[in-house]
Amino acid sequence: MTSNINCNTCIIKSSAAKELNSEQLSALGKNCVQIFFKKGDVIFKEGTFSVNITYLREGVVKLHTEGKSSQILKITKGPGYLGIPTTFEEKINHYSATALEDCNICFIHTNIFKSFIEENKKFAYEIIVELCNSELELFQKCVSRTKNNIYGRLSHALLFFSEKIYKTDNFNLPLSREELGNFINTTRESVSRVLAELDSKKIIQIKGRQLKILKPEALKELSDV
Amino acid sequence: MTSNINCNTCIIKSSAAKELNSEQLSALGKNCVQIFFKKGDVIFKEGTFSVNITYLREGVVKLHTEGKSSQILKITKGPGYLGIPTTFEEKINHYSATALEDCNICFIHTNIFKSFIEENKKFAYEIIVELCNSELELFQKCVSRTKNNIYGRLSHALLFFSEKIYKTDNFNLPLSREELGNFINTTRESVSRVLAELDSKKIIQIKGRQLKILKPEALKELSDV
DNA sequence: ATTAAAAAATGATACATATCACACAATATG
DNA sequence: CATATTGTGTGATATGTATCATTTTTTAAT
Repeated sequence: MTSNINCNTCIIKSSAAKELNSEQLSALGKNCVQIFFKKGDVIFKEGTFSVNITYLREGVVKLHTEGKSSQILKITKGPGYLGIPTTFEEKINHYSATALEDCNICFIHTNIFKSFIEENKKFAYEIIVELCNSELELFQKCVSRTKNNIYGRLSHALLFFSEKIYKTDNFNLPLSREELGNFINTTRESVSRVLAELDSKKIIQIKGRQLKILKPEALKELSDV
Repeated sequence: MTSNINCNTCIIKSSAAKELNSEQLSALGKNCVQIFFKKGDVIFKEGTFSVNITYLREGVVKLHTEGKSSQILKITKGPGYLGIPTTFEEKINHYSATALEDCNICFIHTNIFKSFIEENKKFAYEIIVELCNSELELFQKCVSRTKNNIYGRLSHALLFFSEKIYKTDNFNLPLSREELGNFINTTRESVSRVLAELDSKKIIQIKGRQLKILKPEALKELSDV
């Protein structure tokens, strides 16, 4: 399902788009379509040519590499941009994006995005802020991925879903055991085992993908070394 | 050793600074000092308050976390910016920087840097390009750090030094065994062992820090899975 | 030079985690 | 509904790498 949109009246603008004047917003609306993706849908694929900046209005998306040793690089909840780095200068997507929950995504022509950067200082400024934050986040992730053991990494991931994505301690995991493994760099078997152990210790309660976090403090302790 | 500089005549400007007009370059010169760092000197330290954007004119720098499980996040050769993400919005350095070779570094007031972004679209544009590239690089690193084994990661690191930093296959390693371990996420013992084995297989020749790469193809093969 | 201190090499062992194998459950497909 | 397909749990085993212990080499200090 795709629909044209009116960016002037949009209430989930990015910090950058908030800096655009009404004329620019109209131009944006003409160079932008909103597309709905169902949970599980592929949004864009590693290796393909990219001509749009994608703005995740609402929903949850994973950015990941393909292949047998597929790796989940980032899971992000809207609103926010997906993969500016990939689209901006180079034109090939360096990773894939898949919807983990139903999503509404705006596809913005790279050209108009670039023209805003060149026309509007404040817009550019906000994009820079966004990129800086996202790079710092990546550094964090890079560090935590390698200095925690599986218990720590999995605990961290569960807290991430609970606190950052679903904002509740009782939710359905958006990933299979195998995908969880790809997210925290381990195998599906190890994920199963650790989940089972956390369950038996009454730190969590897990049944299939249904997760209830009983002792968030215990997870917190496991996850920070 | 610190000296004022004339940015108008500087010949190792960043792509961004190339977009500045002569008036802006004069302003830059007044808000900027160049400082020389000897090999081993600390440039800035994790946790400290940062008020400058740092531009590495020449030399080699490592960005790293502190503490017993210190981790080297990135090794970079000038010219190029160091740690814009840290300095830009937030004001606390998220990691430390140390010179691996003698360096000349410009310390630029964050304020003038920001004002250029707001005054000069092309400057902002180039900074965005820079940030995008650096984020993509980080993604790469994140992936390769976790899907290669120690042989692969070390081979990759050796090729990195040879190809990207020193541009020769015969050079002195800028890192101790322990630091190499921090760079590729392993222990000093494992680094020793793998270096010894690569040496015994005549893929490299290592004596102390003196490294000669005999079979770069063999390293290449080991490093890409 | 002589000694002290730090860095590196190397062997033995321990341990976390991957891999393999299979049973079982859940979900899709005709 | 039966059957295939995919996902999951769990035990047994293998393996890479960390850790510990000791020796050797290199570097720095007196």
